Amino acid sequence: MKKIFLIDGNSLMFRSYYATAYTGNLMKNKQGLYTNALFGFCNMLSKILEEDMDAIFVAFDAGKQTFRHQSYQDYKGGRKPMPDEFRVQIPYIKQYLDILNIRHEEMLLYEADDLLATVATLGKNNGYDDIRIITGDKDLLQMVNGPIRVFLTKKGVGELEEYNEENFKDKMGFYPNQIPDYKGLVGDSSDNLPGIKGIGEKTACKLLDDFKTLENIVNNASILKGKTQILIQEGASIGLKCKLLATLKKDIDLSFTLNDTLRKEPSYDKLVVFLKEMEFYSLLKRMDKIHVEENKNEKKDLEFSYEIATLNYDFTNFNETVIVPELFTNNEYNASFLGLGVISNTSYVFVPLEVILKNESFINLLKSDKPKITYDLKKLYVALKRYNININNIIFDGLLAVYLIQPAYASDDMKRSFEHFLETDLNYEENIYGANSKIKIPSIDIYSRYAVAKAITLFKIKDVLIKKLAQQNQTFIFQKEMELSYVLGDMELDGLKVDRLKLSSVQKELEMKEAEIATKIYNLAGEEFNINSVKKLGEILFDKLKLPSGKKNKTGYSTSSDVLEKLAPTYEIAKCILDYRAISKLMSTYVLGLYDVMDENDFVHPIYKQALTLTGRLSSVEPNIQNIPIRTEEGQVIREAFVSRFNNGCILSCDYSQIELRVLAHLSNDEKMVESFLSGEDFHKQTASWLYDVSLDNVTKDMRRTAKAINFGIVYGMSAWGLSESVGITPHDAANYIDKYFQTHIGIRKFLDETIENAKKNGYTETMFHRIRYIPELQSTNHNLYGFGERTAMNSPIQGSAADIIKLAMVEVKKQMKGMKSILIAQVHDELVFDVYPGELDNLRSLVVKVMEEIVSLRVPLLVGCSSGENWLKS
DNA sequence: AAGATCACG
DNA sequence: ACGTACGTGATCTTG
Repeated sequence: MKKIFLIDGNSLMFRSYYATAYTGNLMKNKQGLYTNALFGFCNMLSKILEEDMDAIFVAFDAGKQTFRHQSYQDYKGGRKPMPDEFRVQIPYIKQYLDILNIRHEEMLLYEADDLLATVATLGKNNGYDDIRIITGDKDLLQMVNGPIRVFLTKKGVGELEEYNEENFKDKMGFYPNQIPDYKGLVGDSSDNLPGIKGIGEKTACKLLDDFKTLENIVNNASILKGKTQILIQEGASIGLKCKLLATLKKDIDLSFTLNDTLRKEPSYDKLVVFLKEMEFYSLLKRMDKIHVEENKNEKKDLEFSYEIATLNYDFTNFNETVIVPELFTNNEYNASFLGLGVISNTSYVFVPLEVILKNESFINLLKSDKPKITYDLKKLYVALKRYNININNIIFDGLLAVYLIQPAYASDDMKRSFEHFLETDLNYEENIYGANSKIKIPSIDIYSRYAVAKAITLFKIKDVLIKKLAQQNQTFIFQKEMELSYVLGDMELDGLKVDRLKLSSVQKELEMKEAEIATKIYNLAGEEFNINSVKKLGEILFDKLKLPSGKKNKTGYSTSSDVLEKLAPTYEIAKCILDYRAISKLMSTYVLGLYDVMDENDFVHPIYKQALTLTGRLSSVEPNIQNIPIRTEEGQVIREAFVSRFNNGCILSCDYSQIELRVLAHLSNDEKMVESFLSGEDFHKQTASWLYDVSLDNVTKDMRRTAKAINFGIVYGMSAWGLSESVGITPHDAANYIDKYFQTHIGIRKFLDETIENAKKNGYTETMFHRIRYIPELQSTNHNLYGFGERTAMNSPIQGSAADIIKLAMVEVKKQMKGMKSILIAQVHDELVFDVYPGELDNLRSLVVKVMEEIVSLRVPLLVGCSSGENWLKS
């Protein structure tokens, strides 16, 4: 087998430029160079290069004038000029190819297509039996033939669609060599080829099927029926000319030979420099990984020596100490605790678990006030606490530092977090423990070295991060996040008590209902099938039963709830499927799923991710305690299974009322909004009265509903389309409501506009407490992506400030609960949940309300609502 | 491994 | 060249 890749440089770059949606990477690099097209191209090429091949070649367009212009001046006329942001990136692509030692060429008067067609032909005639053309340009499809296959980019450059001799006719409706004929008939607007007026896709395929070539069609025009005959006769000469223009030139005289395209080794050193300069860290990472794979045996580890601490190891001389927890798997509550990487000024050691437990001088070091530095404070705290060991005076957490400096950079994997700030020869975690199904604990000499290496790296970077935090005014929030880690750690350790009996009675109930509805669905469908299979379900509903199909998605018909809800009033089966989905969701996620994570005492121990969301919220896993059903009656039974651990105890829930809107009122200082919240009137009702120009008394339920949706929309960075979908009105009407809203709320409009403006200028948004989120999408020239950037810029300060506030409240609540036996058991974004010890309810409630309402002082009051009961539902 | 769907704020 | 409100996680099916 001889294999060559032929790559359409211009086309691929152009695609990547416009398809940055695929990567989201639109940032300029530090030198201010736009790198999005470059990134897409490099990314794709590096993927291609992971394959084996004998040769590879990249072609570019040479300039504006081609031989086609000489016969047809308007060739490609009407095209918008290349954006400058795109043009500047071209030389760098060529530099990249040079570094990779990949032959690339351009030729005056020819397009990249012609060069590729020529090289492909050359390859075919010289023994290549696997010739792959990669392009976004359908013109090249005419080359498909035997060993020559064409791969068209899909979804930007993220995916490739193969066209070969076997599948071509099915995909296109005619044969590859008929592409020029097809274009002669139909034309090609992107090349400004008119084709034959009046001939469309359908007619063209039919004609090509009957007559093979355009010439043949023209010659036999007289036997064609009706209008087609006239159209062909009138357009013949233009059509033939278009065909000629659409035909690629396959025999250009080249200034190089096939031998010049043979694959060579890249210049690795230069490649590293280039990728760093462009800030393509993910590519660097991938290269690194491959490099590691290739050089597994010779790869030298970090150069340092350390020892594995014994039971008698003496830690009394350790002062400021870096301590990095080493756990196998990520759930700190039940992961295997392997040990700690521990370094001080003078010593590098790994402390295995059994030594941690028994070495008194180490336990004393942990307990002492000597300052400690770590990465993932919560993990360290929980891991130790599980063995009843306390740690004191942790002064720095590298994970939280990175999270605050650049939330998108933070990762459980230290290398992933730090590689944005300094060069490290640290390993990625999967290189130590393996990835996916292959994860396992390696030998102690491997993980101990890794743990110590992390401690060394952390120590090196600490001051850089501290300085950066100070620069960004984040010292306060950093301190609070560290304090919060202990609060969250305790929540994880304490867990939530689940009523197993309740859960199993729910299970039985659901099992019955599920079977019942499934039978009904099978009857209505006339056959048994897997209701969970969207594919099968789509076929049954829309092909077999012929229900009116609306939305589609990538894979076929959409069967999502909004589609089914529209069908439900008319078609019983749609309603049944909605019911079935609701039940199977409850069953699999909330009943069976909960069993899976319950411990032997019927407690669940969710892990709170403190360094994950881009806005500053928490998230929770195993289980996700933040999405337990509440909105529907059927779902609410799950909440009844969350009960107090205390005899005669109860569950107390305290939640902020409309905290995000209040935060917006504060931040924007919008007169009407502030006034409304000060008045204490129902805010959605108030909004409705403004929106519809009616008095408060005359606001109907429907008006309030719409107003509420708009208020939500404001927080999300509303679009007319989005609002129309959520309220069920036309986008036009939605736009009118929005206009009206902003006429009344000038302050909000102004605030949102300024927020976007600042985000564009600074590159990030900021919350009340200086939590930062970078929004690279605002630098994008891609319309969609830019729009997304605008919306996140509007939303992040609101959602993020609300997150700041409840986090501060949690820290303070916990402090004031000292001495009580009640326990904070969950946080659900604007709600705190407590397991209340008998007799403490009143005290706790008033304490919590006071702290939550007063933790910050805004222009408008913060209101907290409370309820309590025997389980989470009744609370 | 990715996409679709649906649970929450 | 392209899809449509912000932020999440779990489960299931399919390529």
